Amino acid sequence: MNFNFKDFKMLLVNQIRENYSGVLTGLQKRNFPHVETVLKTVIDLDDLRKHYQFQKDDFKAEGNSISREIGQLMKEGKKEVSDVIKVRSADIKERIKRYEEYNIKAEADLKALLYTIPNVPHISVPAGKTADDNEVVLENGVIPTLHADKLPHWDLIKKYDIIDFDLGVKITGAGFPVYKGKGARLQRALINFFLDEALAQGYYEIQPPILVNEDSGYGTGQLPDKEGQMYFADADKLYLIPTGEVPITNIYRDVILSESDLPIKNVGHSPCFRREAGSWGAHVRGLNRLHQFDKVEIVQITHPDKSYETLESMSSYVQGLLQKLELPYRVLRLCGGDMGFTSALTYDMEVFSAGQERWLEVSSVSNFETYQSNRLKLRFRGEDKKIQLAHSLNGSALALPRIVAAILENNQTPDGINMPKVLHRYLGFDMIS
RNA sequence: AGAGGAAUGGCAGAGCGGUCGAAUGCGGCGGUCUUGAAAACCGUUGUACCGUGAGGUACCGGGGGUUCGAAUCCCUCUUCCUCUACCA
Repeated sequence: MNFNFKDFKMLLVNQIRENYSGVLTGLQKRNFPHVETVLKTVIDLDDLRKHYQFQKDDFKAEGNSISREIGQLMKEGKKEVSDVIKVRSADIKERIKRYEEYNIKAEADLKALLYTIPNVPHISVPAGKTADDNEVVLENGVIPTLHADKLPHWDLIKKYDIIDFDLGVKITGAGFPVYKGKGARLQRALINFFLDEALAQGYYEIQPPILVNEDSGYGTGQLPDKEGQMYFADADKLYLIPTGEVPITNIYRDVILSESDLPIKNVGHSPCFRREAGSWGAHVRGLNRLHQFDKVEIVQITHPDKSYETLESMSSYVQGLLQKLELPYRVLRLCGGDMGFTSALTYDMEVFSAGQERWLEVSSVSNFETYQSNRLKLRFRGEDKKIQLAHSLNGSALALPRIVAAILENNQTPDGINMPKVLHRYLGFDMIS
């Protein structure tokens, strides 16, 4: 690692100390096991760490003073005296070394434990264990009534020869489809549409690297422990990004912004790679779950007072896209058990895909509060000159494959598949037939 | 990929074994002067941890070593520059 995580502010510890009951009930909402034991251990380890640091610093101060003394004596030519003092220095060095080791150990233990603690959910997050406990915030749009011989998208793409899974298997493996002809053009049209919409809303366009180093993985919270989800290029120790969030948010790792820079609004298109180990089954046919897919991601860095307001605006923005694409959707507030590790509050947007008669998640919009910025050391200098952690947020706007699936399924007719009006000028055609 | 050079505070750039957290310039902030502005002048200007405080400790790309003492010496990794080779 090049980035120095050693001195990252132990914000979590302070949060736990200052708001013990809040953190406790929050983590309980996530069904985080052995909460009380873990929190108590955190505080104990932190106390231990402080104790050792105090001892270590004390001995170091003494060592420094001896060195200064020797320097002075050497200058005066009193070599014999300095030789005597050097003996004392050797003893101090021994102590420094010992307490330094204790301190490093305590800090490493503490950090390892802190890395296992997920973000504390926002007060509005419902308790719950699984996706069934998510709260439906709203539903919008008309669910189309299709003819009896409607098809799911995995049949439609074969019928019109626009996306080829078998070819992907030949070239790479399962979950790496080849988009062809109007399928490829639909994909490209959607990417351009999403980017243009974001630009119109004041977002700044980024094209990030799609391989990232270990530091970046830690910064946004994919590491440690989620290695299994990411492809890893062993020869160079680089991870293929599971989402554009990783590189786009890591732009601000170890950065002190000024308050006037906020809010930062970035948008970027990137392919995303997910190993999805062990998550295959009948319900993930076709485009529903892939190893490689495209996504346009929006990321914001905001003042802590503004992040929830921003979350709502990002949610509305994503809903606006779905409305323009004429897709029926609903918005879920995720329950504690279904939320991502790093999030404080997450809205999922799901579209109804009428061919398979299922809701498909197409976007996830989250506020991470200071969880990521603490790891990233992403701070800003306020009007009052004080430095504090910023809040980070992101959302898919949008993930391509399921949008494609829903467009194909919902707009199918016996004569072909109608394209949403808003895409016509991007596509250069209005129907796939 | 081979050969050589380099990495210092927001930027530029000194320092190459002892009081250096670091000269100097620019920039930033505060002030004097001015009707206002510019110029000039004066002051100030990194981050984190420990400590109620005084204060202490750490950081000169990352890690390790030599030494009583390292920005300075050694090893190693990373990155950048120049030349050569190769290549979208």
